[in-house]
Amino acid sequence: MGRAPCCAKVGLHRGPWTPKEDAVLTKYIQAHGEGQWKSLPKKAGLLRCGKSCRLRWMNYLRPDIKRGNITAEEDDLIIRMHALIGNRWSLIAGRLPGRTDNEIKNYWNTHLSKGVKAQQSKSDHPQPLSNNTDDKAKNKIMKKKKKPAKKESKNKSNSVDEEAEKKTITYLPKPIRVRALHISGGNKKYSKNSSSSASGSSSLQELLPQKQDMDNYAMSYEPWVGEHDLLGFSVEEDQNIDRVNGSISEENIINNIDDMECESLERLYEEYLQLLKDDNNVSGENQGQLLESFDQSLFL
DNA sequence: AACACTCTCAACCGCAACTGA
DNA sequence: CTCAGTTGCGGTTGAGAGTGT
Repeated sequence: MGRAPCCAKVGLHRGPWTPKEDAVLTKYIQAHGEGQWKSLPKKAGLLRCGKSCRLRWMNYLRPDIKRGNITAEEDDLIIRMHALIGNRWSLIAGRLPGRTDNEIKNYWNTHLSKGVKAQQSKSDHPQPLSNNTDDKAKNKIMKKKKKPAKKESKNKSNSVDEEAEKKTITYLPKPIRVRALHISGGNKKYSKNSSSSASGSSSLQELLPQKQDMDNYAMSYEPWVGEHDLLGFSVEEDQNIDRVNGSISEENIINNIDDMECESLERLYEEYLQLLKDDNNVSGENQGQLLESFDQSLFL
């Protein structure tokens, strides 16, 4: 694909994996365990680079990978978590057992980002009621949504109507209130301790902005008058803001994080999960109210 | 039927963090 | 402390498939 190889790959296979390669890799990892990716291909007899092997295992072959559609609950959780922590796909994936960061990233880019952006622009710049060009484009998008999934594992169990309904019961974050944590720079690496596996056993505390994040956050902070940032700070009330410079004190931000009631957030999250579990018994308006209350609770 | 366009997602990339000598 | 090798992450790409005309 477009770029030059990152390392010498002369003689190595590239592109889609064959069932045979999958079988070899799976067999090897089952026998020897994960890790040693660099030397794995040689030992396993694969003509692939270690990176490729790792990626294939992590995103596709792992036995705990969850196949199937992203559910409405997962969809909603992704949106909310993205609003909270930004493009930290591995962390988001950690909250969704069996889902991979790559899958969530793809899902966000293809399904959610447009919707959220549209929601934002709609609230920022209300559009005229009718616009032929826009309507045409929207119709096209809606029609595309009808497209059945490629893979059998991705088979839509729901009809078009159900798909539409799913969209209506997906409660988008309130972009005006939720300030996404902006991580400057393209590639960021976080503490290994904070990166969670897809087992879903990680703590919500891992989701909390870390010092490094807050460093970046403090650097990129913009006054947000009359609203609350992601930590629930009311900008007007927030004593961390240097009124003279109009900037936020990095030190104070960090202290604020240290002082956060992590346990109470964890409790809130558990309650949220419980709400989602009860979804079958709650529908439409009531569900919206419940989720709304969770949303509100994040900004107490 | 044929072509053009759009969407999806597996795979790739570069980079930064981690690790151990 | 330094440095080289390894690992993991997020951004990007493009082949393949679906849809519209």
